[in-house]
Amino acid sequence: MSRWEPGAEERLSRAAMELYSERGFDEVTVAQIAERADLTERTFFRHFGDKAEMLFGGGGHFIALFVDAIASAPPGPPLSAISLGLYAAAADFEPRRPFVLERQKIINSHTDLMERELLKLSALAAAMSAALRDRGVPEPQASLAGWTGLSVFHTSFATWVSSDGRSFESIITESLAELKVVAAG
Amino acid sequence: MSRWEPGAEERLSRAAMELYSERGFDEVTVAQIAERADLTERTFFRHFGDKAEMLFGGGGHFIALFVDAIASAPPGPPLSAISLGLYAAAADFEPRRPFVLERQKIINSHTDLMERELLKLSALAAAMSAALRDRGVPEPQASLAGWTGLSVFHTSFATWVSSDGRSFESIITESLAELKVVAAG
DNA sequence: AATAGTGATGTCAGTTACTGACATTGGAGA
DNA sequence: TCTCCAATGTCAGTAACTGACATCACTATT
Repeated sequence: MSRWEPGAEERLSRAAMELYSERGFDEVTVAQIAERADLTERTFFRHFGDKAEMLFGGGGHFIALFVDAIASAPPGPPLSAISLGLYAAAADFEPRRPFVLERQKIINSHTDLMERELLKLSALAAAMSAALRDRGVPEPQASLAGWTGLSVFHTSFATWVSSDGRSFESIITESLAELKVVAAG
Repeated sequence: MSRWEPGAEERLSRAAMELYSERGFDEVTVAQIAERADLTERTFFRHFGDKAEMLFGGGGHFIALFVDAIASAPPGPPLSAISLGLYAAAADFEPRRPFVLERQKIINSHTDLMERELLKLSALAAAMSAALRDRGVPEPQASLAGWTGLSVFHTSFATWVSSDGRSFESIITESLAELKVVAAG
């Protein structure tokens, strides 16, 4: 038996999600989160860089979904590789819908959190662009394609979140088709 | 003669830009900014919501450039209307290049500022989408087109900033052409 | 001309996110 | 048995931001 209950980070994460949901992000103090997790404020900041970070923990995994899909895509136009990334992400999100929705509700209710999310998304765009450059796509096509992929993801995600159970995959397919219509104009 | 020197906001803005450039954003306290402007910290927060806001002041004007251009564009595909917005913004930025570069150097050196900038940019995308919907463009085309316009702006802006005096307008033209290549694939 | 606002500022006290320095202690290994 | 370590605690401090109230040149009203 160790000195402290194990799973401190997990407990903090859970406590924070609960409190953010119950009272709203800025009505919750870090001290309250720590208390519910039976820890101190100082320990909170040892596990998370700031009050918002826990909501964005899986960022590395998320980006890897896209990058891996792009890297292992068969030769072809940039947008085809990116499409594979989009479908991979959709498959990853679909079974976690309830959690994703809860999390998004919290984020959308607070500007600071939306800012942070956009930073993560721009990191995604940059990562996609880099993955395309690795495949020999020249600039500025790589950047443009990365950001275009992000546009599709962002719009599709918004639709998926507010839709009543439509499959993420089908929304992606639709968005990609609409993109071609838009860009051709 | 009034009780206080006029132009408090202007003085605060100038003092902040100077100090951010000299020492870096997080080495500067609001107290120091206020002192250089011959005001108090409290007054700073009456003019600006937070330490970063002054760097994003002209946001309304910036968005209006796009929205007005889109609203007054001749009938045609969404991307044509957005292109007009892009050229309008380019014309607005070009003569202010030195200031824009200085500002961008500050922003790029600090994560919090980049987050804020992305929020403003996403507001731009949303505004463009709304302007398109007002012209009868249906969803999800409007959102997609708005975000695609943002992609072009963002990539072009990055190129313009790091280029050695290339005209913003010509960069936009190139990006739009590349976009068609990318999206057609 | 006296009076009564008003608006931009100052003053002050408080909350909270976040940080650095140092103390504590159960358990793992020498 | 001894020593070290990793995860936590304790404490003191900085700085962003907020609310409540005071000040006083200027302006409008009577």
